Amino acid sequence: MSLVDSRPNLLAMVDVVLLTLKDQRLHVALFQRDREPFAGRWTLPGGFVHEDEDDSVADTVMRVLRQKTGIVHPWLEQLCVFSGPNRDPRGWSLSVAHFALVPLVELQASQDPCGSGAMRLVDVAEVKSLPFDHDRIVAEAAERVRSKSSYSSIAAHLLPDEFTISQLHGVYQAVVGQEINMANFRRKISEMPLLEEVKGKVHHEGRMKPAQLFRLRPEYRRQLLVRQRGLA
Amino acid sequence: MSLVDSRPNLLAMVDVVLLTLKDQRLHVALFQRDREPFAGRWTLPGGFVHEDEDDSVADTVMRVLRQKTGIVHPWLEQLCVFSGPNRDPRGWSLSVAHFALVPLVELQASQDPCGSGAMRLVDVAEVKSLPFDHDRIVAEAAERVRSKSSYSSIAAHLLPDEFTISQLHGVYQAVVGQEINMANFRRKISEMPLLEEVKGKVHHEGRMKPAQLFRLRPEYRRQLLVRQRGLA
DNA sequence: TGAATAGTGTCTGTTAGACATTATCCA
DNA sequence: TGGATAATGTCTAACAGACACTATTCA
Repeated sequence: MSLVDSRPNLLAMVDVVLLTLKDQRLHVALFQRDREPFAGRWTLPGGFVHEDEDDSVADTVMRVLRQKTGIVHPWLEQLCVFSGPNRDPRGWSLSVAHFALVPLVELQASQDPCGSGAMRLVDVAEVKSLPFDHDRIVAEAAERVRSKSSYSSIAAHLLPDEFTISQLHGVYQAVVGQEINMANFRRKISEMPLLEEVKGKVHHEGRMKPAQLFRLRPEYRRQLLVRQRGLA
Repeated sequence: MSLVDSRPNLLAMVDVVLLTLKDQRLHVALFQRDREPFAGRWTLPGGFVHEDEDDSVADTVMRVLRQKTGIVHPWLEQLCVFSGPNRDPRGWSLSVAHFALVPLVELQASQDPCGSGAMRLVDVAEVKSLPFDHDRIVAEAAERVRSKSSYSSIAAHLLPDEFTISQLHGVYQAVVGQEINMANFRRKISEMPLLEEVKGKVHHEGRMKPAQLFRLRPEYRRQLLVRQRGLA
């Protein structure tokens, strides 16, 4: 069996479900394709593995994100592999799907500078009829984030570096899709070693009582805090 | 950008961490390689994606397992992708790692009939110095199974179709690696809809009181039961 | 002071874990 | 009958969820 025989025409690629929170709803970033197949249609950002540039599929994803959005350090996780002869009209393909979480402000800030094609944010609940099998990939990613949110600190990466407990509460409610009692959420969050106060800084909005700002403790900025008995 | 330029020499493959329980310890099945690279060395079973035969990477895995062990219907899950220019001396490679769970009896029964090379069962805690990055793949798989066992029914797939609560208890203890109170385990398992009695059948061993045999309810034979608050 | 949000205190039902007890088999 | 395992019952501390309450800001 020669090497060439073993993989004559296989396409190795990555696709990224770039998620953010907008209007208290989980949204996915879609990009307009500038070439065939499906030119002009909105799809997930993705691209082929470049063996000369990339040292791993994670590198491929970072390169794609950098080129299409300018985003450099998102929360990034591998989701799973989608593969088969029919998912891409160009041939048998294998796509390593990832999901990335970024705060909305970062996405808006980095969108224009690069100007590489139009981007759109779509509520994940309203995603449908995307080319390839991107519908399924989005659904899987949303479900993964929802499920991990119920027992880990993952959803905090949808907020900017500094945020109030109320904002974090809102994010969790939005992602898991159900009401969470504020008082109990507050207690559980503060019993965990997850957050630290940003001393002397408060968030002031409208004419209400200002709220203390918090940030993730350094040890959880690149790694999840996983609770045994859940956050919600 | 032509298609050929985008993936000139990429190797797309799968590797399988085939796990079973032996002597109350999690073991992985290793196979002796019959060709270069690393001929004669013990590694995970794996193989290249065959676009003409396989409709997905899951098909590739099933084909590899069937050819090397005769096993047809194991519990099978995708683990994650390992990739890079250096993990395989043949070039830039992308391996979709999977793990499979089978009862020991099934592994022993199906091993000889095919006779395709020697197989060895190694305690996952003692795996070291495997070729490629197979050490890491085994460690990841073991950790995944351990972690999922603490809140799901996954470990039941390490037992034959019919088993006693004691045996299930033993499996869980072995996989999560810590003592689990038998009385509480019994209560939690029976409060779940996971098992059904095999009416009239008991397991008789030694001169002790015989134990009732159970099996997974049909709905959980191909799907996990996930408990909110854990099994252990 | 009233409206709105920030933040705290308390009660209660559920459950995980520890452990005692009973049941059933065979030599 | 005694030894071994199977299976059940009971107590307690911890905790999730519900909700009442206080605090602080600005118009």
